[in-house]
Amino acid sequence: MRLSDIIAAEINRMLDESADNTAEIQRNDFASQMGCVPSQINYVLSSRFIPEQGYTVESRRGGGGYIRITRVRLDGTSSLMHLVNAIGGDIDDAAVRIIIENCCNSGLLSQETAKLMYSAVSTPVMREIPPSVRDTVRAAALKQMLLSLI
Amino acid sequence: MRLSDIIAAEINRMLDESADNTAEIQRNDFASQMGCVPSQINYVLSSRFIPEQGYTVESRRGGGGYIRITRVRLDGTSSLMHLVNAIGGDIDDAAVRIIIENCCNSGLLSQETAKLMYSAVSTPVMREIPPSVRDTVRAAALKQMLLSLI
DNA sequence: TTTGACTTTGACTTTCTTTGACTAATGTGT
DNA sequence: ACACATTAGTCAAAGAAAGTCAAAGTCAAA
Repeated sequence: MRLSDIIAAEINRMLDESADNTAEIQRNDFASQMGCVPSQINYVLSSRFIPEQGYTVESRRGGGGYIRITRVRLDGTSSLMHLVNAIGGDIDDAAVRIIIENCCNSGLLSQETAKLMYSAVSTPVMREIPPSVRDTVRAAALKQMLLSLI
Repeated sequence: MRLSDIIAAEINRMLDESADNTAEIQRNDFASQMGCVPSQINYVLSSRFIPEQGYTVESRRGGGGYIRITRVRLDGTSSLMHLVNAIGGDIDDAAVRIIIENCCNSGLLSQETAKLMYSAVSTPVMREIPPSVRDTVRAAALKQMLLSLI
């Protein structure tokens, strides 16, 4: 097996094990763990962990530098479509929170967007709505917002 | 973790704890508290607490000298506050559209965020709500969303 | 067997951090 | 006024990572 593939597999393993789809390495350390030259790490990152594949890479040089790989968006549009289709005609506050949180963790939504969406359908906003239709309105609003992103 | 980041975090903690977004330190004292040379304080200030990041730094030498760091309110924040206060208890679809459009034009909201917000409170979503409270719910949702951006 | 895409390597560059010697400004006592 | 103590500022060197690039190697398909 190719060295590059072994390195890529290791990074993916780290991503799988992380709670937040993020892996942080120090290039020189990681390279010596993998038994390769440091610049090979760059090669692997730039050939395999690219935005088109659903990854983002940030880094910093200098003392205490690092490389952080984040896995995002497993095909955005169709995920959102799936999600919208999966939401029924009614949904309560707790379920919304869970759904939005999941989207956030999987990189489908940014933290900011997630916060915005949740604030639009949280219970305080729904106070004036008759309890019998609250969850219906909530579901409609949520779906509409998700669709606006496609 | 980097020494610089620790120092920056401490300054931000002081800013958080202050009532007026201001932290005042004495360079030499602070440096020895942080376990670094005094000039590192200057480095941290000039690399992280810059106007572009929303901070201002003033200082004075000599006996009783000091360094004062002030965190300035983001531009958008006060505008959003004003806007939220200006929105009454009820608002109709047309008015929402105008408000959001204005925010978009003035750069307060991105196109994407604007679309998302409007889709959350547009009339189709409100279908199930008794007409008498629709505008109330709309106003509450809009205000809540705007506040989430602050 | 030649070719071209993909890999591997290492020399060189750039960026960020840490440190300390030296400088500048301000306050205080005579 | 002057001297001295007390601060903070500047700058450059050394150190610690990460980035770039091109040469050399590998391997499978034409």
